[in-house]
Amino acid sequence: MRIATWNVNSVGARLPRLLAWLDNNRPDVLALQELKCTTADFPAAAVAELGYEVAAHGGGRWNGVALLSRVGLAEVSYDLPGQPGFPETEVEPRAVGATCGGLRVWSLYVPNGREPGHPHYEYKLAWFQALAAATTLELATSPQRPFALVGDFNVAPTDADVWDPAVFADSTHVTPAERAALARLLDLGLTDIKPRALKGEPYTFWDYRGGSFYKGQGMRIDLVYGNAAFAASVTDAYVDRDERKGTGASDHAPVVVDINV
DNA sequence: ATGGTAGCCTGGCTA
Repeated sequence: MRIATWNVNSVGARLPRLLAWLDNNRPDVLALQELKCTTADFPAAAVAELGYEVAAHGGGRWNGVALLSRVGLAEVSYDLPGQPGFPETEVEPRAVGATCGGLRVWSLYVPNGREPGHPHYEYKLAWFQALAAATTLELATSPQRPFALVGDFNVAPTDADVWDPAVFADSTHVTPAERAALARLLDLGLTDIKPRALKGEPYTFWDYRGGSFYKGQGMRIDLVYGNAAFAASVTDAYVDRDERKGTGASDHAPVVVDINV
């Protein structure tokens, strides 16, 4: 089975690239983030022509996540149990889970955090707490079933995952509290499935501004966290760095993982 | 080059 995750930064703007990428790479399951469209406006018919069922969860202008599958799509869950909102009462579409064939998977778009100390940063940390609680429940339900959290975590796990740690000092994505939130997920039994470094870079995201991509100024923030059954079945993992090239690219590249499931 | 780019929906927010 091939599973991939991709922050497309607007599924509408990315539709030609998305359809071509699906056709060329044929993932069994694709998790999308930053749809930037409503659930009703998701191009379900276009991906259905390629054989994919869809669980889309959109809100319109920002956020939005989806799971595409051609190996079944069951037990769909929208939002994490107890997912915090921003503001408090507004739960944003940032999580969708489903069972696809023998795999249980969640597509996640973790809040950015903006700046340490900002209310959005506290929201991000609270969001991770809900994610840990949800993961605990999922792992207890079916401990032996392959399980993975995939998506845009908006945290670089280590200093090796940012192009220049000095540039990010005192910024979000690298703070001890954010990395502790990732460590908590590892403590629950998940493994960071690290993609092969292509061109010497482990990155999955390059800012649009300032020619970051061509300068090698990226970050690895799109992650695949799998349980033991998932991690043991991995045969390959890589970043499709070429998808970041050219006009009309997302600022994130797809992360692809092949598993024996 | 006195912030840079892209995407949403129209001057500003978000990343």
